[in-house]
Amino acid sequence: MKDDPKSRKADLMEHLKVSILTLRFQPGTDLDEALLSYEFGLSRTPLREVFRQLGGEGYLDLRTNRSARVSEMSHTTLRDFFLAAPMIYGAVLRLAARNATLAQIEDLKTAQLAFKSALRSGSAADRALTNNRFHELTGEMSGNVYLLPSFNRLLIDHARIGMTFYRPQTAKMTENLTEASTQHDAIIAAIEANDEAAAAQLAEEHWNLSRDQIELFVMPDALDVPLGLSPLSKPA
Amino acid sequence: MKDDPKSRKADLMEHLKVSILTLRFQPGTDLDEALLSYEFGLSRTPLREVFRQLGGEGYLDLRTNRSARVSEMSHTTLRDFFLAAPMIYGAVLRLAARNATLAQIEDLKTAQLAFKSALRSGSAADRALTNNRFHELTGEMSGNVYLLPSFNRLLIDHARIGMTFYRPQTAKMTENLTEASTQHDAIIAAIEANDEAAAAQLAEEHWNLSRDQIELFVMPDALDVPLGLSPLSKPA
DNA sequence: TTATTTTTTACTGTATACAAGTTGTATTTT
DNA sequence: AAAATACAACTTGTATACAGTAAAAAATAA
Repeated sequence: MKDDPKSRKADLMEHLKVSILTLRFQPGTDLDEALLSYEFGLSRTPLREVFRQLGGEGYLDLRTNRSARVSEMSHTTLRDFFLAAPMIYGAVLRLAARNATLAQIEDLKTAQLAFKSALRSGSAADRALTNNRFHELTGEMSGNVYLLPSFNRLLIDHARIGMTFYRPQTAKMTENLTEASTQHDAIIAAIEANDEAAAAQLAEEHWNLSRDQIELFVMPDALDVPLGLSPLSKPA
Repeated sequence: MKDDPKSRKADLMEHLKVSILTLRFQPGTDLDEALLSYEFGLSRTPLREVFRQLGGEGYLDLRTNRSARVSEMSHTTLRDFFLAAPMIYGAVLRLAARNATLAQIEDLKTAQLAFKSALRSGSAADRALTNNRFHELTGEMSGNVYLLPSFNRLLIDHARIGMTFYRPQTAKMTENLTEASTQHDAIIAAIEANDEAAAAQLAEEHWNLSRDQIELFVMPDALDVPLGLSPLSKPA
């Protein structure tokens, strides 16, 4: 078990990511450089480099001469989220079905087992993180460097939004989680069969389910149209 | 004319971006921390922070214990590019038509004037940069934080690919540049009229033109299939 | 000579010290 | 008492020095 600065830096990055994804660090929270550098046995120099990187990935908002802040989630971002997510994820899953390697498919199956386990006996954070891992893997499968930046940005807020409904409080919500797991299985099958159309279709259904789940929670008014699908599938 | 470290840092960032976009720094080039910090009067600490940020934005590839390197453009990335670009840019222009403010439209018109001027009398770099600016503004207009990461990543390579054909060498290529400018005008009109469908349509045409222009150039073994259109739009 | 090991050199990564800027508090002025 | 100013405490940003690591050069063995 080595404990060199490099691994402490990786620890810090992982800790921050998980804390943000699970809402342990709420959106808008200020981060204390001095405290974190003390806790992780790092000087401020590498710490600030980590901040920069997490800023670029969308976890943090950086402002000059002000402390780094966990990126916000306003009502507009939620709207933007469901505008972009079906489109990006549809394309990602399409490409995943096209390009996935056998090894990647095995990893995805493992991740899905972890997700199911978290649904049975895990905490809300476990569910959000294992679900996040599942989707991250589909991103890797797509292997398109131009889609991944947006996709990974989406996953951050997907996990954070998810944290609100991975604590099911009604029968309907529990049912939705089971349905999500079933969809994951179908996604794996579609990828394994190289069935791009099925994968894209499942992507749409999966995000519609997410939207329904959230509407049971935070969304007062429903979204008009599933924007973003048409530009892809329907050549004008 | 202030010359504090903060502005030198901004200068450095701008210089690196422009150098990379215009191929002054070729893809794969190693960056010399010592030299750059000397040239910009900065110590390595802020310099490395800039590197991290540019890494996150897709300008640089960062590898531990190795020098930062201008991000590569392989044949696969070109393929991925034309797979993702029409979709992302279609969505961006759609949203731009929906959300653009009057002030933003004015900025876009100004940018288009600069682009036209560069077409008449500018260098290839001027053309790539003014075109890049035009597209950046459409990204701002869309105002969707989840689309912008991929969109801006696309614009980096769009500028770099463009550098190869903003130096027209045949009548056909000059004609294509004029056509691109005409499309820009049409894009402005569509945005101004809040015509989402027209904007999305123009996005597709604009990227098809880019693809044609590139095929006149860097693709020796002309692409088998007009990749990026059919695979995504034709459900398997 | 060629292959392998050792030593040197150069560069990347980190820590600490210092400078600049921001925020909150106390004092002064009206 | 309220507002404005000045001061103090704290935080962020930068520079320099040092430690760790990889590549290159030199030296040794086959």
